[in-house]
Amino acid sequence: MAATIKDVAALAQVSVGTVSRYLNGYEVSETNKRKIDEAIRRLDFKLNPVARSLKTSKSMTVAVVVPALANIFSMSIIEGIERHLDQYGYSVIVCDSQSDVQKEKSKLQFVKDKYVDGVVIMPTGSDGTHITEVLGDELPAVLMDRLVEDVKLDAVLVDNVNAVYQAVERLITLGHRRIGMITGPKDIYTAKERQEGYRRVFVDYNLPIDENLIRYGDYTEDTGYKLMSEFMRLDCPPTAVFVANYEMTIGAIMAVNEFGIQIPDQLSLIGFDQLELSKLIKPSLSVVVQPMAEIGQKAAEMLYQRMRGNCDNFPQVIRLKAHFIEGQSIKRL
Amino acid sequence: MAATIKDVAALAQVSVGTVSRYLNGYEVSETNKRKIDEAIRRLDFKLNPVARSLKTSKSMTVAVVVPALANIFSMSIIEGIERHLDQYGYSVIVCDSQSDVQKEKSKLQFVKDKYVDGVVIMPTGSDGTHITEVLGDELPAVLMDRLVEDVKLDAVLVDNVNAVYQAVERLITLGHRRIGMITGPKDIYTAKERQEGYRRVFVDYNLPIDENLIRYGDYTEDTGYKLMSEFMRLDCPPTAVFVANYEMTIGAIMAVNEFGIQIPDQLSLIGFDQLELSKLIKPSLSVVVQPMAEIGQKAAEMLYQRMRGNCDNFPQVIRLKAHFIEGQSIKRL
DNA sequence: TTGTAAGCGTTATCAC
DNA sequence: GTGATAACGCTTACAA
Repeated sequence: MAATIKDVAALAQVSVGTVSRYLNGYEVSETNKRKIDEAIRRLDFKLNPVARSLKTSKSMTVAVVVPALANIFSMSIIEGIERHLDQYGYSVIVCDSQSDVQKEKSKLQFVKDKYVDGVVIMPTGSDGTHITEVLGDELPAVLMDRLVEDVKLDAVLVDNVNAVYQAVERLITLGHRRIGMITGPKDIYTAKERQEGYRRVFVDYNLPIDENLIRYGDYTEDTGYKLMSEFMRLDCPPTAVFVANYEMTIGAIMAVNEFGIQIPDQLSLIGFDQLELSKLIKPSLSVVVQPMAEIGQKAAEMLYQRMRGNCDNFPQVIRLKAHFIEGQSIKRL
Repeated sequence: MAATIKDVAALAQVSVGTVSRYLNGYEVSETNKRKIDEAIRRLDFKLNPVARSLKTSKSMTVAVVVPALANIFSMSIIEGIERHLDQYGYSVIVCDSQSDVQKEKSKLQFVKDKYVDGVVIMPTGSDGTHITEVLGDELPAVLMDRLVEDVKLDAVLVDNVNAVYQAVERLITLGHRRIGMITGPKDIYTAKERQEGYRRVFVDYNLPIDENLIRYGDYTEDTGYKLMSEFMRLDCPPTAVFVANYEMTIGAIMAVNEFGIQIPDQLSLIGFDQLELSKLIKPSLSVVVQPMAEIGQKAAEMLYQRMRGNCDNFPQVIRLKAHFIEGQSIKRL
């Protein structure tokens, strides 16, 4: 069996209280320090975090709940979180809500019941009452990527509006007017924001918006493919298309390839989220990229502050910049 | 404060023992069942897993340690693991070893000290003494993707040899002889296996192996780019190139694009691991794809069996098939 | 079946 | 500073 604090105390000939205090950084006499150190070494003693948790009600564990684990966006963020929290001794539990609000709720309940010290959520769905309902306001939590209704929590977001604005504006200055947009579900925050960026350019430039050129997908490769195909089949197809997330960008490119459309000669295209794509595809794709690692890092830092009891200006919303990177997939009309 | 089992016992007017037994599935009289259920409901009682862990020495948590979190391979596997273990009530802690053996060791120590019930490792480096050293043989562990020396553990692997064999053989039947290979570090298991597949074809077909056409990268995009560029600059460049992992495939494609090489007219190319690529790139890339989700699922299942104490034919090695998917990136010479 | 009580390995509150 | 000791919330003999 593993050695306990009692064994250490016995071997060092001090009380368990003294050992515990030493372990927790309180003052202990030099002599005892030495004796305890020696005993710990000889017994290869490791403090039992479970027992500690029982007393302190701190598990040194946080949970990250995302709509899907197997995509670059989630994982880059999780990597950022893990890396940041590692230094403080926290471990990170990952939960896949599978874009299902019910599942999200049960996962949240699950980790709460497991006594995690905090949770960071990339919420699925538009409404977040179930989040507050489960988490209460005891358990520190921070939202990322998306805001949801009826939730008062810290959040780390990306300035989608401006990033998209920039990209679409560029198309306009290149002379495009029929600009298609493949965006996400109407009830998802980021989709709304990205659409807002698109619309704002048109308004600012005094151009009419053709609602027929705004198509709503569900952020999957399939709908990206489908909606891009729809555009291609239009009597008067758009001269440029902006796709509002990564998976749909993939689908859209597949459609473009299948239709044999030449980019950028027959169609200007702007994608989302993966710089890699820009380098892989010929001609290089223009993309809006989000600072994924930074999202994770900021969310982790925020959560850490809250877990330490720092309640300064709650709820706080951090907005990170996304960037438009121009490749050779767009051209002047 | 949250209700405890004592509160439930008091309200239901039974002993804590009875409540505990009921909670753990032992027989309890119908009357008491009802009374306890009622009390649990009224108090919104949740069993405290920390206290339970302290008694049972089971944390219902497993750790997954990978060389990098933010890549498709790791993520897909982790998703598979999380999904599979979820049904049994386990949560999954993720750890990034950053391809650093020291870090891997300390992460392993960290999760062991946290009393996880099991760990699945995608080991970094070629030697695994530090793994056994830290884990001992108490803590169930399963390896995945790679085998390492001096470690006797269950493992879930992919049949790299045959998958690569198939791909390279196809090139040979198409008439190629000067087939370049961009492979991984000499000390990494999968790289060795993939190279073995390549060599075996040549041997089986009685063809000479040109060592100059086998280049060793380190599984990063950068070396994929660099090594492919080297091939392009050769006086007599290969007519076909096989790239042995995903990141290097990306790099290789970037180099090809940059050199303006026409695929497959000037060069036949086979990549690795991402079916997506095959659909995205024009002409569609031929690839060897691994069953990632299945790796995770199998690893999880194995670990679960071990955690339950099932020690049948330990150590067990499961080998999954990878598949060669032919696209339009290779042509008859 | 049920109640009682002794832990599990810590931390924290006392007196000293 | 230090030692004794009572929790923390649960599981599990043991007895009844």
